Amino acid sequence: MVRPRVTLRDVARKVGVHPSTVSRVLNSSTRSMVTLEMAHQVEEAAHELGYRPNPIAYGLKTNRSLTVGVVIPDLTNPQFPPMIRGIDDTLTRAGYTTIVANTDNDRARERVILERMRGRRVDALILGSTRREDVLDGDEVPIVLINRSIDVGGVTAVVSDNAGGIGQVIEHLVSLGHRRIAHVAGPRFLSTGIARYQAYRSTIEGLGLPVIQDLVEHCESFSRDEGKRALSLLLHSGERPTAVIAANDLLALGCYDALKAAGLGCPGDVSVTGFNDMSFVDMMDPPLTTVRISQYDMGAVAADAVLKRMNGAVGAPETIVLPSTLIVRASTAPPL
Amino acid sequence: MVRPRVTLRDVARKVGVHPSTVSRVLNSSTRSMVTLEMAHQVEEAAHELGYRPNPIAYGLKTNRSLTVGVVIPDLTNPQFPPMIRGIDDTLTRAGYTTIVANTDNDRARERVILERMRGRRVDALILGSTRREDVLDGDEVPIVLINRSIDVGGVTAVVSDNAGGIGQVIEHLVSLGHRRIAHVAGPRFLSTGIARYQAYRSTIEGLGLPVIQDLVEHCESFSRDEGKRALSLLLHSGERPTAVIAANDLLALGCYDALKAAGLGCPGDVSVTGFNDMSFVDMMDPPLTTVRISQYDMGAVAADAVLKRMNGAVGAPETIVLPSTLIVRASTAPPL
DNA sequence: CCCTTGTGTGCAATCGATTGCAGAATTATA
DNA sequence: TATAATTCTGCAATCGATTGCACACAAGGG
Repeated sequence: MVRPRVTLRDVARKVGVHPSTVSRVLNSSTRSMVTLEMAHQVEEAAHELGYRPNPIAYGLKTNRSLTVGVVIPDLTNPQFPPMIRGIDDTLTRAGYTTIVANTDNDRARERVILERMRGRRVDALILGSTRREDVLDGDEVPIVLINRSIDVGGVTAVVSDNAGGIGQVIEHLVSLGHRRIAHVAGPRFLSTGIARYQAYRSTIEGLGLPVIQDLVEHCESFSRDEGKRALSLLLHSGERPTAVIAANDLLALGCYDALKAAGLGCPGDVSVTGFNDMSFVDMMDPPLTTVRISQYDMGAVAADAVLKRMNGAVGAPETIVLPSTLIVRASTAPPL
Repeated sequence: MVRPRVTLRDVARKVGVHPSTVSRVLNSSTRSMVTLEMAHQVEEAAHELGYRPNPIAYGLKTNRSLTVGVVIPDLTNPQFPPMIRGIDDTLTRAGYTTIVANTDNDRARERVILERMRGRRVDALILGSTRREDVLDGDEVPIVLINRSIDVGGVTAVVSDNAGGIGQVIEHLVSLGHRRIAHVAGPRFLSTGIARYQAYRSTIEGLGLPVIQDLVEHCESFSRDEGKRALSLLLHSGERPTAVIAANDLLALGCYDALKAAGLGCPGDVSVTGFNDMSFVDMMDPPLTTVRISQYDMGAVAADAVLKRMNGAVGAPETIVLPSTLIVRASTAPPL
């Protein structure tokens, strides 16, 4: 049952023509160079023999791998799978294959991964793992950033509306009557962390509320543990906040842990909000008020951007901002 | 800054030898054919020039892609990312690249995906999407099944201890005092669904409890919606069960929905258990009692099996069963 | 009727590696 | 010392496609 691989040569032999002719028929851009009748014959033979082009041979000749590398921190973070699906679905439709790798937030590992990806001759890269200070020695292949951006160096990026999201959250909390609103901030070395932090500050200021340094704690990572640590700290210093804005859902879940540990209720004693609306936060105890961004769309848009560039479009790099919407659930309530 | 790709030829030219010699140096299996001194020279030159072997050229010649295809139902199902990580981590270590594709439980899509994977010339396949009646026309490349197995046709599979897990669940419930234990079963066309169902029946019988047909409802898919539908049905027919064993966590969450809709409490009115211990079920309301299986290990073991076969080992196909352990949380309690 | 123009196909080189075979250089054996 | 055995390296074919170029043949123009 081991069917020998059918090559271009086999098809050519069957029709009685030269392999190059078969190649031309099967390649849409060169099909016009061939008689219609010839094309039909070849196509039929190819179909009969079950010919499948060998992408490896194609790649060697054309120096393209029809492969795109996607680098993210960690696939098991529920934020990423939808993004990957968005990327993969659109790339697949365009004939590309997606290769995903996890950095685990480890710089060394990231370097190795990028080296491997370039070694694999990916035709483009989608990076979801960059830090603000990263500098990308582009040139080699098109690069598009997703979710996170970098400070300098024009690279196309697809991000969510961090400022808008945080703005809506604060508006919501203030309308509930909160005035002492804390912020469990994300890492300062990540664009998402800093963007949400800055949005927090400027919105609070804009509303004329006092910006109190004691109400902010920066985390070293977007993790449940860090969220717990941060809020625990905030609870034990100065006057207790009535609400806390976590820079993402994972941190918010850590805040739940901190409140539980402190014997406080949510939203009874402290309201909590997240960011991302990752799956199942609607089933948590309590269901989390958070900001929804379409991770899937983010992936799809990033993939489109990358496709455009691979097809030769070389417009100026742009930052595409996807809308975010507030999802109110049960983790927020008026202060006591 | 566009550095021209360095080829074997370039390295050879630099050292003043033939490309084949360079190839032999850089290939561990042929390095012994070359003088130590020569080897050093070549290695140094390769390093200096920043030579990276071209896997595409390698693949064309050796007919290997150093690529393994992984097929799963849906990446956004939290059960799979850890599995993928387990697979990817071990395959990466062995120099292989993982390509993941989602079937969305669509047979037609699955066929297309497999066709694409073979087209891509994957060196092996890891399938997590098979139905019981599937028959695999193997031969082409090594295949290992993960999580789900098939009824006939010896194919190596890595699965969790379904029977043991369900046994522990029932033991736990019975020790709490439950006797009317319902089962929201998984699809009968999936090995996991049928295995857990059979374990449920035989364990119940073994304990001398009556097996009541009204206490079982089969689902068409492992989804929250189906779980809700199934338990709603069970609640409205005959005497209400005091506990329900869902065939997996997603179904269990659907059971939560059903109970909420019926105005019943968990575990107050009905205890609920799941299977898989997917991420964050410990933070649900209530935290879910479930069966933990190491998805990561499952992936790692499957990857090892595939590596072994790719390296020529052709032992009889085996079914590797990974242990499962009961995790008791707050969704189970003694009946009223 | 010859020459230009154009169209469709074949030829052969090429992409970057691997590998069987041959031959040169070295060492061992008689 | 001549010969056989053993290393080591080079040569060239090969994997399966793509593509610039040459060429054959048909149609059109002078």
